[in-house]
Amino acid sequence: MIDPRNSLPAAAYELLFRAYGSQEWWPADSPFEVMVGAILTQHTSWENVERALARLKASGSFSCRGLIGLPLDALEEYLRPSGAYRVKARRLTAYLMFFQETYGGSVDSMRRTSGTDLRSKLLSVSGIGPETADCILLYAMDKPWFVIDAYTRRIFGRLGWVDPQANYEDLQAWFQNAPMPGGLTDRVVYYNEYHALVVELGKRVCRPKPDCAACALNAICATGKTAS
DNA sequence: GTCCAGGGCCTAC
DNA sequence: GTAGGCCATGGA
Repeated sequence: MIDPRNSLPAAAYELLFRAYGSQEWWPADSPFEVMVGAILTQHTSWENVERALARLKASGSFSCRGLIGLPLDALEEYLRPSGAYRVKARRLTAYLMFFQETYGGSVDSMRRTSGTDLRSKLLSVSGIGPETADCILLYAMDKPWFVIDAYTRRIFGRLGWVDPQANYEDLQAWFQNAPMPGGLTDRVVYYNEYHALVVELGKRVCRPKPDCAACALNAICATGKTAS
């Protein structure tokens, strides 16, 4: 892994931002919707998550207590378009129970918890792994935790900047320990935009087939391995 | 028909 | 500790 004090993350960010502009994530109407979406998007394209979210909203039960109160088979049916719906119904219920019991279903109450403490609590919930926890922390709680997803591993690994097999926290530290681009002072804003830009790039170059020629980072692909 | 998507859990070594 | 299977729909 390249020295974490390197300038590559900031350089990549600036190229991506110039290529794709502000993404203004997360695509949701409320922090609660962000939390639900973070669970539903596990190993699933966002388009399918949107279908499931629309069904949940149409049910009239789109609240913490409302969703907890749904029979499991009804919840499964609403989640069907997002795939793995039985698994996700259990995971969503487990998360909402945690949210209700620990924070009274209050986003504000949850937000008052420190990021480190909250992250460890989130990881203790069945079905919430590091990526889902960080999505909730960053996009629902406005806490500065960089999200590492499959695109991040694939793209930055393909560039030779990180070991794609590295564990989650090491990859996260690589981004979090690096300086921000000049002019940016808020890490929440920076990480928010960065992950969204990586997903936008990933959608373009990682599916259906890898195509490095279309990669917005091509300009620094050639020099990346020697940069510091 | 086949492959894979903005993961995480469980089981077998 | 880690590799592999499993969940499951919908689009390319």
